[in-house]
Amino acid sequence: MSSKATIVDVAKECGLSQATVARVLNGQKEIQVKEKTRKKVLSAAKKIGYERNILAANFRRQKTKSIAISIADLTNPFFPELIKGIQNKIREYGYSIVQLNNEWNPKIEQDNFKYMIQSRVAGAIISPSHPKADLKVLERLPVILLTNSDEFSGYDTIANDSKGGMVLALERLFELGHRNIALFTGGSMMSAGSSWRLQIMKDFCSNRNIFFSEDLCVKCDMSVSSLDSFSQARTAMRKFLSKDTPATAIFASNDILALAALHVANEKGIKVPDELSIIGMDGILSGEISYPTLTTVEKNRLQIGSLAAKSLIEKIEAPVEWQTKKIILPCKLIERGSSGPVRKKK
Amino acid sequence: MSSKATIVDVAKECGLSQATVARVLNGQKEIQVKEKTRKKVLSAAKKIGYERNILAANFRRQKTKSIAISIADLTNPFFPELIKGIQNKIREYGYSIVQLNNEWNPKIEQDNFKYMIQSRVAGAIISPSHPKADLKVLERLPVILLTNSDEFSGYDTIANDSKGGMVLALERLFELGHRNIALFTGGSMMSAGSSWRLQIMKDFCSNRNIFFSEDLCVKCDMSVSSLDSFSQARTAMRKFLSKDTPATAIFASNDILALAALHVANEKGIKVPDELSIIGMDGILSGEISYPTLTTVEKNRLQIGSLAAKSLIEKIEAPVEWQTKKIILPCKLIERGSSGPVRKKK
DNA sequence: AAATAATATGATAACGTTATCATTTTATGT
DNA sequence: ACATAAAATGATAACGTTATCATATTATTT
Repeated sequence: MSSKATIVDVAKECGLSQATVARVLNGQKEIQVKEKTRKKVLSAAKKIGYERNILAANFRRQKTKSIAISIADLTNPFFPELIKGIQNKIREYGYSIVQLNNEWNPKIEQDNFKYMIQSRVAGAIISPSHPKADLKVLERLPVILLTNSDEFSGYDTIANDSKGGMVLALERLFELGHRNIALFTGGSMMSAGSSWRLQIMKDFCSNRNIFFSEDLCVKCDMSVSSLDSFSQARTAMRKFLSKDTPATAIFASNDILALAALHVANEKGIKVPDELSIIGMDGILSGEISYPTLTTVEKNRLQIGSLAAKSLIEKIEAPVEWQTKKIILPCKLIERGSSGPVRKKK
Repeated sequence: MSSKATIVDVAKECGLSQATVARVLNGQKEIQVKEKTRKKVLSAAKKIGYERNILAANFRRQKTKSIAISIADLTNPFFPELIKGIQNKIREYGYSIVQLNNEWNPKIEQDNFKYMIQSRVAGAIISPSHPKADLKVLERLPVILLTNSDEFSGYDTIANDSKGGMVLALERLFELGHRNIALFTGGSMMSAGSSWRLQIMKDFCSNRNIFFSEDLCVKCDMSVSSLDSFSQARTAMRKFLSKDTPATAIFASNDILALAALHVANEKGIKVPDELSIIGMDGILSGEISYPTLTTVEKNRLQIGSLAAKSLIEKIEAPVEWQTKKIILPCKLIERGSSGPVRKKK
């Protein structure tokens, strides 16, 4: 009974027309209704226990107040905070979140895109699982991409300035006297990603006239769960150490990799930061807890989430057209315990 | 055009009735339709670019294939894996996830419950923000609660056996020779929670005839973000140490607390586990990365998520009635680097 | 006070699917 | 081959809201 009362019943109850009742109850901007009748409707609705049928409303309008979030893997510590940022922002506007994970599987990702269209979400915030992700199904759907890859030229994007952040870390290491810096990088969302990182590294080293070779570059597959990539990265680190390279510092393209390196260093009795400096990227919780604590290039996920949500809602509710926006947020170097001046090599 | 084709258009295109077309296209169990006509429909649908309108279907059926997840805070490391477990399971059944966070705010939680009803989600998996959470709005909605509190007697619940897990840890510490064990506990979802923990502690100590006093019990507020509770717990740990209590071991009711204690111990030069053993609870990633690695009572979140989803879907699709189920999963003690035999006290 | 504008309310037709029932076609048993 | 059962298809009415347009009421202007 409670959940079966419709706006027609309310109309009967208060002797007003269905249309007027709808105007009061449909949650839109409060327009065109007298205070007196509003009250009449509201009390009648309450009396018979009317609950708005969102399904009917969505159907009639052919749109929802849901926004989809498409990511690869929620257990990647990067995402929960991001989603929290999104959530907090969209709540203000009455939207809700449909959470879609694809486990790095392009097939699932594509199915998710299709689902977004079919279920008429109002918009989507997407972290593409790979740089060539096929977004053409999404045609007319308002979308914000979480990337700074050049691959997605026609799209609104928002991301941290990873390149700038990386340079920040390298410059600091240089300042600290490091002249042999290794690069740990994950194939992650940008399999092309590792290549720009490598390029920056090369440029940086040649600009400062310091040594770099491909031997100083370690690749790990990040297209798996954080736990898996952590253990894979540990293996990579062990292998790296066994080659007895002259690195005095490691820059890792994310904190999981950095923490894996740190873990192996502790295991092998290598003193961090005295014998080896390590800088990561992201600013995840684990890095604040590790021993020593992890120096990192922080990306503010709450902020990204919040801005992405704001942009998206603006785009959704934009009256006519929309100017494509590309937002790039600066990273921040947070110096903690895992980095320091060069001393002597092991 | 592409997104405007309806099942009526498909019917026209292939010269069959609307009803038959619907039977082919509505994704239900493949019944009562000849292979030949099915193909005719499918190719016609493809030809005119028909996309199923889920909004219309949901409306007509007055139900959706969405399940809601209601939790306090996604950045609590406990939840992402849980949700992953849920996600993986429900994908098989064609359901999707509506993600609702309440930031420990009962008002928001209540709004979320209301939203679930209004938007006709098929069911919900709920981690109640507090033991007296008011679920009566949810009346007829299939729901699984993630708790083992006694407060929710009429509901299906699933959770790890926290009590058993705690005893596992205490027994192991006892075996290792510890006779002064401190309890770090968070007010978290169960403000009553701390009290049962205290009770178990008391019982355990009196059974074995070992010392316990309220001084050995430290409370921290967990009803905040992990980061905040981490720093709060560090403060609590510092205060605890300053009282110069005779504890040789700490059992913490979750890994964040344990890692905070560990962090302060490292900071103060207290050797773990030689001078102090620490055992946490949950099994979060950070505990595998910390130095030393954290001994913990693991809760298998993937499994809980998966089972919760399975139960929920069974309940949703159950033909008639449903027998209330309470699932309690055992915890597993994972011994890592932060626990060991008693040696000498500082 | 009449004429006009502005505002509030009413009547009603969609939206696109699925469920129900009726009808036709095909299979089965004698 | 006929009667009967079973399976496949067709016709059509909902589902509950919002949007559109028409009408009634109230406010504003001259």
